[in-house]
Amino acid sequence: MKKKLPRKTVERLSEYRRTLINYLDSGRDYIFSHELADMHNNTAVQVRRDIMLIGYSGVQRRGYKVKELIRAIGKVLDDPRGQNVAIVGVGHLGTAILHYLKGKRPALHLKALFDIDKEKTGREINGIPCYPVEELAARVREHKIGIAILTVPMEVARETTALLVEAGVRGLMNFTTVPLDVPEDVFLEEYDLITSLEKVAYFVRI
Amino acid sequence: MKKKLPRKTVERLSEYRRTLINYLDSGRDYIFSHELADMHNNTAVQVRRDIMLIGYSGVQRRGYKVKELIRAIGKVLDDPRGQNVAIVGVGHLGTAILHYLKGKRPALHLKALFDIDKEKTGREINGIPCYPVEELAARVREHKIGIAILTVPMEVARETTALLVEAGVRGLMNFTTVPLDVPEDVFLEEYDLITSLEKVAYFVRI
DNA sequence: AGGGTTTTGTTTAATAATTAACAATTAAAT
DNA sequence: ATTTAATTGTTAATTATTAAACAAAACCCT
Repeated sequence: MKKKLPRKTVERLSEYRRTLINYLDSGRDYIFSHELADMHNNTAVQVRRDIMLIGYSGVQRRGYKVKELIRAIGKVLDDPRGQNVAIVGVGHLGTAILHYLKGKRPALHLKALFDIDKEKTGREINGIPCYPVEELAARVREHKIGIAILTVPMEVARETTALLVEAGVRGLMNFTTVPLDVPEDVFLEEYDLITSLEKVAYFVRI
Repeated sequence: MKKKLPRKTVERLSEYRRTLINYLDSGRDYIFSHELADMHNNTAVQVRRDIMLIGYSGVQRRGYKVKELIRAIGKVLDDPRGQNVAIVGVGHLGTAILHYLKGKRPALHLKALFDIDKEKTGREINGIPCYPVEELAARVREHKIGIAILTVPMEVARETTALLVEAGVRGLMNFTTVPLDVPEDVFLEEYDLITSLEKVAYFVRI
C-alpha cells in the first residue's frame, strides 16, 4: 500500500463513509465539508484535510460528489480482494457483533465462528459456519483468516490469542478484559468496555 | 475536580487498575513500571509518567505498592459518591454489556435498563430493573442517571439521545452506527464496531 | 563504608494530531 | 463583465501525546 494514513484519519474516513452511504438516500449528489463535519461533531477543516490525505478532490462551491467520495474512501480502506474475518467466542457479545456485521461491509468477509459449546458448533449461525475451537488453527488456515474478533471468556483469552497468531492472524480486536501479548507485526486493537465507560465517567465529572 | 488528565492517560489508568487488581492474586506487594508496561504493550516511561500525573509515588528500587496504586487510581477515576448508569436497549449487545459490567466497577452503579419489548420490561434482568422506554425521562431523573449506554436500533438512536440529554444525562456511549448530536457539555464516546474493524483491516494491510 | 546497579521522577525533545490562516477557484448576482 | 460570496486545498501554527534523557534515591555487594 501507499503511505500510511494517520490512525485517527482512518477512523474518521470509516465514519464518513457510513454517513455518506446513508446520505445517498437524501437525493443530493454533493455534500459540503461543513455538512459532513456537523454530522460528526468535528470541523470542516478536519474533514477537508482528511479527504485531501486520500487524494480526492471536490469541486469548489459545490462540495464533494457523494458517490465518488464513497468510492475514494473505499479505495483506501478496502482490500480489493477482501479480507477474511472470524469471531472467536459466540456468547452475547459475539452474537451481537455477528448481527452487527451482517452484510455491512462487503470488503470484510465474515468466514467463521468458533465456540466450545457443542450446541453451537457444527452448524451455521446466521449463515456463517461455527466450528469447535479444536479446529481453530486448521480452519483459520483453510479460510485464510487475517483478522479475528476475540470475544471469549477471559480465562482462555491468552491461549486463544496464541493459537490465532500462530495460525497466521495479523489483526486482532480484543473484547476481553485481559491484556494480550502479540508479536510486533500483529495489529492489536483493545476494545475494553469498562475502560471506555470509566473514561466517560471521568470526563463527565471534570 | 483538579486539573484534567489527558484522555489517553485516563484510558491507560483504567487498564492499569484492572491489571493491578488481578495482580493482587500473585501475592507480590510491589510492581515495577516495566512490568506493568509489558502487560500493556507500552513502555515503562509511559507508565511512570501516567502515575506521576496522578501524584502517586512509588519507592525506588522496589516499584509501586500495588494496593496503594489501585487506591490512587481510584481516587482519580472514581466519584466517591458513585455515578449512575443506564443501558438503553437490551438486545444482544445490551445484554452482553450488562453481564460484562456486573459487579466489575463498584463506583459505577448500573441502575436501570430500558427496552420497548414488553417481554423484557416490568421486571429485573440480572438484578437490574428494566423499564419501558416511555418511562425513560422519569426514570432517568428518579435514579439520577448521569451516564447512558446506547444500544438501541439505529432508527431510534437520535430521538432516544434527545430524550436522554433532555432528562439530564451528561455522558453517552454510542454503540449505534448513527452519528449523534449532543450539546457541548455532554461527553460523547463513539464506539463503532465497524470503524474499529476497518481500522484493524487497514493497518493489517499497510 | 563505598562503588556499582536498578529504578523512580521529571525535564526536555520528538512526533502526531488538530486548528488556524489564507490563497485559489468558481458560482451567483448585478 | 465585474464583483461578491462561498468553498476547497494546502501550508503554517498550535496543542496533545509519546519517547528520550538523565539526575536522584535506594538497594546490594564486597
